[in-house]
Amino acid sequence: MPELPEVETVMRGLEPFLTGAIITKAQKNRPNLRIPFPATIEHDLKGRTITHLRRRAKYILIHLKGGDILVIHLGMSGSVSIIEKGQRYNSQTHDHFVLHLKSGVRVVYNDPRRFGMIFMMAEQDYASHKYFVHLGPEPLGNDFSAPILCARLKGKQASIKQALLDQRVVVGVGNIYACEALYRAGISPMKKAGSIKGEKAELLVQAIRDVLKRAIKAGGSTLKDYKHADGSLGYFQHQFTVYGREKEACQRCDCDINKTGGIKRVVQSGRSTFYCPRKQN
DNA sequence: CTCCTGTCCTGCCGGC
DNA sequence: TGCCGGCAGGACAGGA
Repeated sequence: MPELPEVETVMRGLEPFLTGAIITKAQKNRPNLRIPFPATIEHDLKGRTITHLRRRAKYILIHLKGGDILVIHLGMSGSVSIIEKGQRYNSQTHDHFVLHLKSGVRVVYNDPRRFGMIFMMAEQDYASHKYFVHLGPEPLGNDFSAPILCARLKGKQASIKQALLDQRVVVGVGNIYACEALYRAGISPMKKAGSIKGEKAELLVQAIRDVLKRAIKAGGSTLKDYKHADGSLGYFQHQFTVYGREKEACQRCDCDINKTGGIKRVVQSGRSTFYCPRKQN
């Protein structure tokens, strides 16, 4: 589920509880998610102090005093909940990992499909780590621009939709926001990635930034302190403009939906794409 | 290299 | 009511 805005919102929700916290106990409730938990993770986290959190792509990086990083990826169905001091913890199916903090707070990772990942690495290995070394630019950072995007798309025969899902091109964009950004930019998802240039590229960069920023803002304003009543962090009901709206009227079209059929759904490399054939070409 | 397919896993929804 | 197929927002490995 989670793309950049959701991961960012989860991270912001964790920050006030985790920054400066001391881990008294780390508890894995099964041997693996998509990859095995490190065999010694419980031992390695015990007693550690968290200095700060940050996000890279769709990964949450929890920096520990002493130079290690605890990495969390939410996969498709991962979520994190905060159990505050004194609150009863009603454990749920698929609660796979729990951090107990000296403050009395517990941080619970739940993931039904187990496509998520939790692992550790030394800070010095971050840049060369196999999950991070190939990542493209952060879409909301300074090193994401039309020229940079064009350079990464150059010569690509795959569709622009597929290219936007490729984390080597730009990070954080998943199936939903790829659809939303292409709609906003007026670009057909089927267009060859390598053909996106000039003004089109400028529009696309701006559209990606806009949809992501707006979603983060919506998360922040919808969730009080990023937290639901049940302690879960980060996700909220979000209205998308094209995603999941097959056969609905396109907001930018004033044509007759009975004639046009409205928003279309197609499948590109196994993933649903939603778009308006009249406003995207 | 690039591109495509298969794969991990559970939950949910619609159709019969 | 229950069963079954299809689908789900990620991202890897492996093969063409």
